[in-house]
Amino acid sequence: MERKENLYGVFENLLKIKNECSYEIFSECGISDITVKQIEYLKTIDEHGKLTFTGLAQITKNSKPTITEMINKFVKMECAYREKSAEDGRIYYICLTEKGQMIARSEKYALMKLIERISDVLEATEMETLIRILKKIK
Amino acid sequence: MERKENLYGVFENLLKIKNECSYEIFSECGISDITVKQIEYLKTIDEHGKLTFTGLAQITKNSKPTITEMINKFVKMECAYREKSAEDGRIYYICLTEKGQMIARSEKYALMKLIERISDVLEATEMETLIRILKKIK
DNA sequence: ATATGTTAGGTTAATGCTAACTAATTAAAG
DNA sequence: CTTTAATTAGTTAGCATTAACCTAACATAT
Repeated sequence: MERKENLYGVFENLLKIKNECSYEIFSECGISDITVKQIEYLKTIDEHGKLTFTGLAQITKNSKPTITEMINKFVKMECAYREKSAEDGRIYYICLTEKGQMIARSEKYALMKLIERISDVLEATEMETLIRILKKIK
Repeated sequence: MERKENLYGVFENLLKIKNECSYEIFSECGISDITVKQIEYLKTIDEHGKLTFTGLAQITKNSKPTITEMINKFVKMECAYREKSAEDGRIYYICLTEKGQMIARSEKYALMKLIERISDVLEATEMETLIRILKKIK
């Protein structure tokens, strides 16, 4: 019982650190009032790479004007930009800026920062023990 | 280098499990389209215990009508209810239903579920090793 | 008289839509 | 092989809905 409480405590601490790392990433990007929806869009764009407006509309099941509006917002926020297709003059690809990528990947980067911090503190053998134990959880 | 990647993998897995637990909690409550703001309000109410409308307005720095409106929503969602003060007939306390508490504490409960799952799988000695190692992270 | 909560009647911003448009490309017909 | 017609990509204009706020005015209780 007490073991569980202790474990709860240490995990709570780890999650707190991870959240701080997340917060840092958003601060660095100078973005404070982004919405959950917008982060979702950025993730979708990031995952699919070069997407067209029509493509993003289909994936997110929205109309094309909705996508235009969203991308215009992202351009203003310096999170995305348009890249004209060389083959077809009607097509524009949606590309993420570094800032846009940071936000899209903020979860990943926060976890990476946490891992960095863990590996700074632990010995090699401890790292291995940790991995061995935690691999058991499915 | 490889150790870090492995550790990233196992933590990613743990977080995924925790997210599933979170999702389960919201599903059990039958609530799908709650907003981030609303969860924040529920957390504030939960943390402060019996709060009045004026009290919640002060804490959240909103006007009283805003609070009335929000609580009305919560009542419809079966997350909160009013409790009339016995001493002062003007005062109503804001109380959370079980559902409201579940949502306010969803993070905690999800973490608890995760710990439960961990302790199901690990031996006592492994639990202790895990705690000892993770306590080093500050 | 004053404090508590409610009602009425707003605002702003996010997120979505349809219809109509321009520009570019492709297909068809002469 | 042009020239025209149809199609496709993205944009603009204009509108609807909802969340989350507000002030002013109110009823009720102290």
